[in-house]
Formats: sequence, C-alpha cells, structure tokens
Amino acid sequence: MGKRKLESTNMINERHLDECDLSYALRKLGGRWKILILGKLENKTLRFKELKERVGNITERMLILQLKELEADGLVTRTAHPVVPPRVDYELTQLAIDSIPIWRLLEVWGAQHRNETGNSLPYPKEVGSCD
Amino acid sequence: MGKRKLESTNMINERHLDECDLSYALRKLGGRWKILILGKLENKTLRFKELKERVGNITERMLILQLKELEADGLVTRTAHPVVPPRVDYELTQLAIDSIPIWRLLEVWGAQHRNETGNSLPYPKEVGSCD
DNA sequence: CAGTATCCATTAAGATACTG
DNA sequence: CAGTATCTTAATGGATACTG
Repeated sequence: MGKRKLESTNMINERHLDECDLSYALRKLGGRWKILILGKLENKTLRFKELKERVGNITERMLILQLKELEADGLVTRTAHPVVPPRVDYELTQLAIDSIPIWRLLEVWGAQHRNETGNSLPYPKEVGSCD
Repeated sequence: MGKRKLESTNMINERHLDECDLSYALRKLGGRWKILILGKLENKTLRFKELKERVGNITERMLILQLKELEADGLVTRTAHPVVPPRVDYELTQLAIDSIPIWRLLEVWGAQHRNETGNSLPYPKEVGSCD
C-alpha cells in the first residue's frame, strides 16, 4: 500500500543487514509491541479483544499491524471462527515458542544491565512479569 | 537538543514498556546498527575509522550516534588518545561481553526461522559470519 | 467483535558539507 | 582522524471515526 523505494539506501541497507541472521532475528522480534504481544500469548490462546486488554495502551491499529506481521512471519496463527459476532483466536507457533528461552535470557540480561548502570526500577520485579 | 514531548502517548508508552526488562534490553540492542557494531568489537579494540570500514555502508553520523548511545548505555568504552591526528579506541564492556552468548542463540534462531519460513539465504553461511 | 481508513505526530536514517 | 552541523526522506506510532 505504501510507497516503496526499493532502491533507496535505506532499503539497500535493510536488505543487506537482513542477510545477517542476527539482525534478521532482531527485526522479527523488534518494534515496540511484538515481544509484549508474544509474551501475552505464552501458553494461552487469546482473542483480539483479550489481547488488547492485556497489552494495555496499544491502539487497535497498532495491535492489528503487529499481529499481521507476526502472522506473516510465522510467529502466530490466526483462527477466525465464522460466528456473529466475530471471534478470532491468536496463538503462538512452535517457532515462536522456541524463541521463548532466548527472551528469558535477554530479560535477565536487561535486569542485570539496569543494576549495573544505575537504571534500576524503583521497585523489585519478578522475572517474567511484565504487566 | 531536539524537542521532547514528555507527555505524548508515544513517550508514555515508551517509558511504560521500558519497565519491562525485556523491552528495555531490546531497546538497548535494537536499531539497525548496534548489534553489528558490537559484533565488530568482539575480542577487538577498534578505532573509529576501522569500525566504519568494517561496518560498511554506515554514515559517520549514524556510527557516531550509535556509539554515543552504546557508550551512554555502558556497552562500549571510548578512549581518546591526545595525539595529532586524533586516535579514539572503542571496546566492549563486560556487560556487552556478557550479552554475546545471547546474540549467538538469537542468531541460530534466526537461521532456523529462515529455513522454516522459506526465507532462506541463496547461499549457505556460517554461524557468526556477518560480513 | 474485529477490524479499516484517514490523517497527523514523532523518530530513525541518510546525504553532504564542514571543523578542531 | 574523528567527529559536527544542517537538511531531507523514510519509517513508525498514534488519534479518531467508521464498517462488516
């Protein structure tokens, strides 16, 4: 839908960096909301509205945009039930489930980073909690 | 320097998400260039120009912006030698070194993702290679 | 309920020229 | 060499109203 400048330096750099598996992986999980959405779906199937409530502060537009990308990237599955009112369920794919242990490590590293750089939270928090 | 709309929803969301150690960690390592820069500095001290040559295609402006952020975030150290012409060395901190095993896991996951989603590279590549 | 469509604001990234 | 400064473009994120 949007204009694509396939030959802009921006796009060239993006493609170049995506050849690196690591940059590629970071792009799939990056963005402001994706990891949070995936976290909400851990061990659970949720419908659109439930997801929106749990993520909190996300607009419907951003939620659907992120879900579409995650779906296209094979990280969530979308199941639409042909009922009225509509019901659509989202859940993690195995590929996404495989990435969970890595998030946990990153989370622990993030907490360590906070402590060592003095960016500590004003209150303690358990691993995995991310309201 | 730039205008800051501290109370925009954008900023509020950003702060909110940063309370999550995982989103926080992803923000520290995210962006187009950071992981690549950190990778170049693994086991090596490099000066500005060497870094620019190795990262390839990055502008001086972007490189210095990323380096400043990495320095402020305690991930690289900057050592300026008082000589003419100037010489500035960059190297990883222990905190950054601690994160390397996690990148490797993400990298492996990225490669797996490619295979399973049909986004495979047109040629094989070794782990850790990211020209 | 589960989205779309439209428009606007903010941030990230790049090109280029210049300086201590 | 190691940056700054300034300007432009591209991408992301948000508000709001509307629809099947």
